[in-house]
Amino acid sequence: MNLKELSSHLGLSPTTVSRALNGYPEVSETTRARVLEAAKAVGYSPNARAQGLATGRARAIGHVLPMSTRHEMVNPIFGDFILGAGSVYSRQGYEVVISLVEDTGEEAAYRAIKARGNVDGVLVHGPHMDDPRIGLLRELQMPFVVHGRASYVTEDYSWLDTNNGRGFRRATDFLLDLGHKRIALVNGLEAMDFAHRRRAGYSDALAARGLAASPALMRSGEMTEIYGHASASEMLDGPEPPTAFLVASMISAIGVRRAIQERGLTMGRDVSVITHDDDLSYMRNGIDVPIFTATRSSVQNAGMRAAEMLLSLIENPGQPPLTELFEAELIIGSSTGPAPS
Amino acid sequence: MNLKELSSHLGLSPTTVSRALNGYPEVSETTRARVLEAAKAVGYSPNARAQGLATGRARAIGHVLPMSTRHEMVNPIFGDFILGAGSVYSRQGYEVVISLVEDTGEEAAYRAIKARGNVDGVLVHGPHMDDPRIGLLRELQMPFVVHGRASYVTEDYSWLDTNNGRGFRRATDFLLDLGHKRIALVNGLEAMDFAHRRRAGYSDALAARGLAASPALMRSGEMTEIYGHASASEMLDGPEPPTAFLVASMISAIGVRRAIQERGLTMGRDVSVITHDDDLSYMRNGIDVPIFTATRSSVQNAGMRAAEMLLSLIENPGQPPLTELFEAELIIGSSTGPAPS
DNA sequence: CAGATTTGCCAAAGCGCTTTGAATAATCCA
DNA sequence: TGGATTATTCAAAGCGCTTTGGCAAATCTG
Repeated sequence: MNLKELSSHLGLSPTTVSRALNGYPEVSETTRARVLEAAKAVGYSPNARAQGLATGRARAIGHVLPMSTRHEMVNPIFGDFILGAGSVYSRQGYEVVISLVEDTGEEAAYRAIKARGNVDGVLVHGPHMDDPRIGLLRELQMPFVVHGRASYVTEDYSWLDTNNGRGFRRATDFLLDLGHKRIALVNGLEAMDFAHRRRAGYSDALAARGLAASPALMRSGEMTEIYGHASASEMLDGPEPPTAFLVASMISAIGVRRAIQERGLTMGRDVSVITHDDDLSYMRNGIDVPIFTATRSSVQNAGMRAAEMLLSLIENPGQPPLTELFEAELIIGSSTGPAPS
Repeated sequence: MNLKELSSHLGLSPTTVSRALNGYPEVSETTRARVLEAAKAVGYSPNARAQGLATGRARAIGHVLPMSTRHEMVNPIFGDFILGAGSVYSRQGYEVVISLVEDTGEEAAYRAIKARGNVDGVLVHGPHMDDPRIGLLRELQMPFVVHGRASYVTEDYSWLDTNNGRGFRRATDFLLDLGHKRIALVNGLEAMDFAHRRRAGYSDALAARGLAASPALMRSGEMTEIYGHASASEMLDGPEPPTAFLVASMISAIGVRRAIQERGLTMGRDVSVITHDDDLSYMRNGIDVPIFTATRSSVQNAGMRAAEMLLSLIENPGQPPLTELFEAELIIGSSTGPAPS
């Protein structure tokens, strides 16, 4: 059933039916009611392509996932982010289009997205420190919001980020206050901006107490369980094992915990662990009592807020860039304790 | 830059340019080369909406995620599934549209998806035993593939599933062979078809040895870490604690492990654990040596294969339904051992 | 070499919607 | 009551593409 059929069925012109459905005032309330009822009765929904072609608006948001051929994984936080964002989109009648884009030819991919015209804006995931996508999207005049920031990009752009630097600085301070001296950092991929900021927070806290960050106690990699386990195992078996770990994600922290336990050590007594906790729905950090001491920031909330920002940018063009910084709370669990003497 | 502009720029008609770009034979190879080159030079990509409107094809696949208001989570395996499926789609020039659909009014949502016409087919996630979506999509004549099956649906439809029944039966047999008698099942939500089949496999194996499945040793719920921990804690603290657990996912198995360790028990010696392992990219079950004994079936492969099936269905209409059953391999890790005497 | 094919291109219609501009009917005000 | 408003409705154009049906020019036939 299309507009023409519906309108002839009603004995009206397509014009009138279209206006009735879209809430324009140039149609009497009685006909509007009649149209709405008939539309519901026959299950009419406008064809999105035709509507998009006519209005120039797609009512869809693009989420572009960089798919490195090297790293055959999708970020585990993506599911929760999209759940948050999606709940906002669907409330406003938008859909989500996901594009997997190879790192090579990224520029062409974004240009094509613009030209294809099936999204009104894009949400940029996983920004690097000098991310070329930001300049590109600006040039293309495509509304966008970055989840995270790009430290080396000086132009203005819209972003939503967690204060990763401060979070990791506070977490490091907390461990230092407990008397820990050899604190290991099991970081995310340091090509990513968030990981870079976390490392800076960690180093700054150490430096403030006259300690230097030792390369032997720092790792960078994709935040898998295996990676957490391998990194912690290596360091624990090393010459100067750390007494505490600062870990980039719950998933890696579980690997770290496994390494600790395999060695007959007890987490929270022999070795302390603080992790960042994205509050993933399938991996909550305890119910009442947190399992891990953690810097917590809900990625689902981030998704919701980022989506709201992007929709606002789309629906009010010409608006200056929007930015928002979430503070991570430091929650105390049982994975930390005083440094063993 | 649109077709008209490109064609006038080339001194050709839109017809010829369109044909040149789409590989039709009614255009000389010299002009075709000229057109392709110019298109690349100016970065021309056809407008997807207009193309879709003209051809009646959207070149996009819908993935519909049921979003229960009760369960505020997205399935943790979704990310990997979409990664597998997406790699196939993008190779063939398709995009992914994700719709979050509330349980209530699911039928209207699917009808709208059909009417909106922005996808050529849909991939159905998380089928229930008597899933109404299957009949609905058939009726709507919308190509679809179900990831999983719906036991109570008798019509023919396309699906791709893992042999969950056999997998769990074999896993249970393995534990029985090790002398375990009190084997607990920490299952997924039993409204889901896959969980239902797993339970059947488990019960059948017990029954074959003259054992009855005891409700005290069975749990059903969303596969979070917390759920695994809570279920195992309860049962281990119960009057007749199990000596082995059969768990629905790695994530829940990690919770089970935590419960075991909290009680000073050793996994693989005091208590055995077998889990289903979806081979998630961020949560691999060990590198060389598996951590958990597991029934393994890669969800990323499932995504790839399901996508191929769906595209085949779309591109060759009138084809009979396609089905495919993956066998789960049983891999032996160090989380299982003989029943303690 | 005349007629029949084939080759290479184009004009125009159509996909399903929105929106501009115009027309008619209803209502108002002096 | 009659001209001016206002309230409703409609016809037609246009969004950017594909595709049908022609039409010349070039190439084949016998």
